[in-house]
Amino acid sequence: MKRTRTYSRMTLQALSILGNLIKIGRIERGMTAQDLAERAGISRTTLYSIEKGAPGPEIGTVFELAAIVGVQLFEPDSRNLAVQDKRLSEKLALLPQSVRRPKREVDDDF
Amino acid sequence: MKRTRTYSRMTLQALSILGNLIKIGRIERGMTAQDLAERAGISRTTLYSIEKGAPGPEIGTVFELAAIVGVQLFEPDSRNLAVQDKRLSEKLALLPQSVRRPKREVDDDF
DNA sequence: AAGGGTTGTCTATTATAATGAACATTAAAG
DNA sequence: CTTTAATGTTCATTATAATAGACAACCCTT
Repeated sequence: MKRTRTYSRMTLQALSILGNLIKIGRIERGMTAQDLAERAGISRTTLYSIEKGAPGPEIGTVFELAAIVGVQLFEPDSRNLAVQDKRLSEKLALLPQSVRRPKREVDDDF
Repeated sequence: MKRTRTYSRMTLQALSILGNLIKIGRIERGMTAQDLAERAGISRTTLYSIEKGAPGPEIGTVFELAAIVGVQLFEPDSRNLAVQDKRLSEKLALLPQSVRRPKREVDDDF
């Protein structure tokens, strides 16, 4: 069956932003689309659609492009990514391992 | 031909962080994996691999999950995403429309 | 400690993204 | 203003992600 997905405005804007950041980073570094695509091991066609902010491309590919052209994700200083990652893992360990969904209304409205 | 991709440590860390942020957000909101998957219109299997930080899933799906569980992307206040997006488009318009790769050495080292 | 919901994980099948090729258009640079 | 590299864009084909289903292990609650 044909998949039909919808994306919130927020998601579409975030995609557009990231695509633009990558394109800007590429141009500022004097790389052609072909240059960057080869460097990342993808086709120029895929890079094109990523720079356009398409929702379909693989997140790993997009993040790799960001890394190559120097777009910072989550941290101003990307040397701290490991630190943040560890912090999050620790935080996660403190949370319940599984979420219990209440059978009926628990204290819903009215 | 079989595709073989490599990802930098930075990329893998960013993926892990985002997966953890989504999982933490989900748990803190008391949603089961099934809840969140349905809400986003994806399978629990896919959500699972996203929370694990896999590079393959579609970026639009991952961003949508982030939006649902309240993970902020790029902006502390996501109401400003549109503003940032516009700013980037304007910045992009000021850059050269195409990058010219020099034929030979231009002024390389030594 | 038991019962059942939740999660971790694997596996076919199906839907779709990635690719390379192609071509028109554009714009950088001589 | 001419040249030609770079970009925008579309289109089959191929590789792969998404899915549903299944099952065990786990944890929560009673």
